[in-house]
Amino acid sequence: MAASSAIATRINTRQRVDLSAPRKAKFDRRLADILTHAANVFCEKGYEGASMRDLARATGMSLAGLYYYFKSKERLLYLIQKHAFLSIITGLKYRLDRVEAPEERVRVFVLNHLEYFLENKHAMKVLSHESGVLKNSLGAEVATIKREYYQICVGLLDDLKRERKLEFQTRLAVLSLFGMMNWIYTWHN
Amino acid sequence: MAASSAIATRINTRQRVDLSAPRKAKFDRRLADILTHAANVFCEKGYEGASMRDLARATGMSLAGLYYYFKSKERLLYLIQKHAFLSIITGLKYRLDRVEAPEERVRVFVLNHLEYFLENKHAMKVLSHESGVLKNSLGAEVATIKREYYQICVGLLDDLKRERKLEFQTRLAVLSLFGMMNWIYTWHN
DNA sequence: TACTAACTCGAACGAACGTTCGAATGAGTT
DNA sequence: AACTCATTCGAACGTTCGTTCGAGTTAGTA
Repeated sequence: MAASSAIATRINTRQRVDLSAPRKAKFDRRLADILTHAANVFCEKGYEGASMRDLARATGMSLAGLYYYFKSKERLLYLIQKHAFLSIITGLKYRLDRVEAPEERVRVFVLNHLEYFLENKHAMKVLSHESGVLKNSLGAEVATIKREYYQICVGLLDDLKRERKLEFQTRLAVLSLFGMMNWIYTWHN
Repeated sequence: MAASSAIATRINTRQRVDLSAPRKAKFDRRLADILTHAANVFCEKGYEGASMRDLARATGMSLAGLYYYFKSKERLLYLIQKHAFLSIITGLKYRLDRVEAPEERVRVFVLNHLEYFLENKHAMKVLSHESGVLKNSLGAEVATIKREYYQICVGLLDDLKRERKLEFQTRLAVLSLFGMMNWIYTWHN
């Protein structure tokens, strides 16, 4: 037990530890590929409605093979949601870094959100439709990232409010904004 | 086979056929009670995530006992959705019958929708969150009722448009309206 | 009080579920 | 060629799922 090697640790926890860079890159690419296919399946059948055998069929892997990349179905959903949120936030920060004007920055926020939405409809549906499925620490971690995204939006609107000396409840405005943006996918038939 | 009685027919199809009025009323009350409890469970755990054993616990009945009132889990979801939609439409028609002015009629529509929403949050969430789960004839039947509700709204907006000589795309206006109304439950924390 | 039909349930069914395991394969290093 | 570790998979595990069945109980009717 005390002599457990790094690889043993990895096998038990499914945490990569000591792989060479190209190895790790390959692993990550494959995992990202699986996440995309899994998001499609979850989007179509729902998280609870989709079986691991559905995922195996969609990815072309064996049932057991999947478990080399994540240690449970629950953790797979966590990876999908975390990856999607972090992608949106990363893209957003990159774009915000080269825009100064408050109004333009709000525009950038909306544009970034909708663009990601249209390019990743499946993952986005999993984000909104399966929100609240994850419990305990996994759910809490996703909720934290989500809150960060939310807070960025609050900051942008507050900046605009200050510059233009506008009067509105920021919290309400943010909720309305998200409401409008997310209802677009209802129209997408 | 050819001699199968009405009761035999009923047992096989779970269709009530020849009960006296008070009997039938009691059956319907009990069923409505089950639908309410089931809507709560589906709301909390999702349709796929909720088990028949969860429903048995929530209703205080035995697992087998439930099947006296509906013949499958799928049909239970169908009954919930159908019942909810028909309730909204019935209430709406009743109210519309005593209002003439087009603008006031649109107001009545929104009021009726939100009121039902607030009084039946659980059933309403099942309606929106589990929309599209039902397949084939059951799904088609629910979709038809949903379309009727949608068409009533279209008619109301068209009337208003005509009276006020307004210019807007009715279809888009209806979708926006539903979007706004349904996002209220995102705010309800 | 006996009869009948509505109603309820414990116990079980086969199927499908998420997950694991040990063995086989593949690729990179010495 | 021999070795090592990353990667894959067939086959099975125990559990939970939706559903059924036959027997039991309750409540109106004659």
